[in-house]
Amino acid sequence: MTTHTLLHAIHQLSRELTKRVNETLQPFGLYSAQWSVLFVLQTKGEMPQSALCEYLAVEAPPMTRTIQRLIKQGYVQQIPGKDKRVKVIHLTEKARQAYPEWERAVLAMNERLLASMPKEQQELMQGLLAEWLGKMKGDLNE
Amino acid sequence: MTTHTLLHAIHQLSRELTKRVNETLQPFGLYSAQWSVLFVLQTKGEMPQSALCEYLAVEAPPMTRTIQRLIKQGYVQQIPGKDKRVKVIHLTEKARQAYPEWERAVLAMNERLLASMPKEQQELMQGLLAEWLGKMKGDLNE
DNA sequence: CTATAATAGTTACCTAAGTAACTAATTGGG
DNA sequence: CCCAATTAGTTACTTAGGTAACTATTATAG
Repeated sequence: MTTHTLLHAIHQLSRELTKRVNETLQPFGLYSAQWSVLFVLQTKGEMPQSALCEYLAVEAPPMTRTIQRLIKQGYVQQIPGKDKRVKVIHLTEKARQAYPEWERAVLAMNERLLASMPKEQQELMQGLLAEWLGKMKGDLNE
Repeated sequence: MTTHTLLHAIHQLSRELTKRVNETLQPFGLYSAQWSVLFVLQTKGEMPQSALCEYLAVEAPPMTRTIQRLIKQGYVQQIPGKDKRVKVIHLTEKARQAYPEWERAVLAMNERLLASMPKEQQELMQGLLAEWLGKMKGDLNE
């Protein structure tokens, strides 16, 4: 009976967090989906679109749209790979220069949201979530 | 630095769970948003649309849309209250009859998804999520 | 070597949820 | 009592994500 409540809590929390990220990024003209892509590119370096999809666990179509918007804003470039099917996504100089400011804003917000929660609990929670997610995904391939 | 990972995990988990709920309800022609409304009505009884919004922590416009679809499917009725602005939402007989089957399916899926997770951990997790959510919402009103 | 299968990405269309702006009804202050 | 503020709900438009169907390219089996 309580399982409904658990799913509801996760759903609600996810929406609330996304809303906060969007509020934080609004001054920079960015949205959460775009930020997630910029973050991965800055952290892991350039990569094919398909790798971004896999890393963020998002299907190809939404990724195409997010990248189109980042291109329009001049934050990202699609460079053809040897394999003519793949498009390697690079951060532009403009994005690399603006990035530290974006990250400062997001980190400040994250810390504020998590200030009330002891580090132990954060790690405990992340561990539980990751474990659950892993088992669920594994469950699929049986 | 790990805070990005925590937000990402919650977001991803939420999407995965919604996908599973949708798969489960597909045979009945229902989607997760509709199910959440039907569940609340069955559990708590009839209530104004605004109460549904508050309970599910959803804004009014998406609620309007979800209810419109439930009306079209014949699962719900809007009955005007004394206050002519409010519309009280009732389950129809059709919905009450079909409900047990829907619930069986959803519960079976929930249990399957949570089978790998000890009850203690489930409750621990739910507690952490609820506490965090509460603090975040409180933070807003300062 | 060629025909078929698999892969990368895009397009079209769907659900879900958000904000802003609106209408209609109710409440409260002067 | 009446006008301003509030409340309930809707409409229009936006981001975000999903599936299905498609194109173009590469890999593979016969």
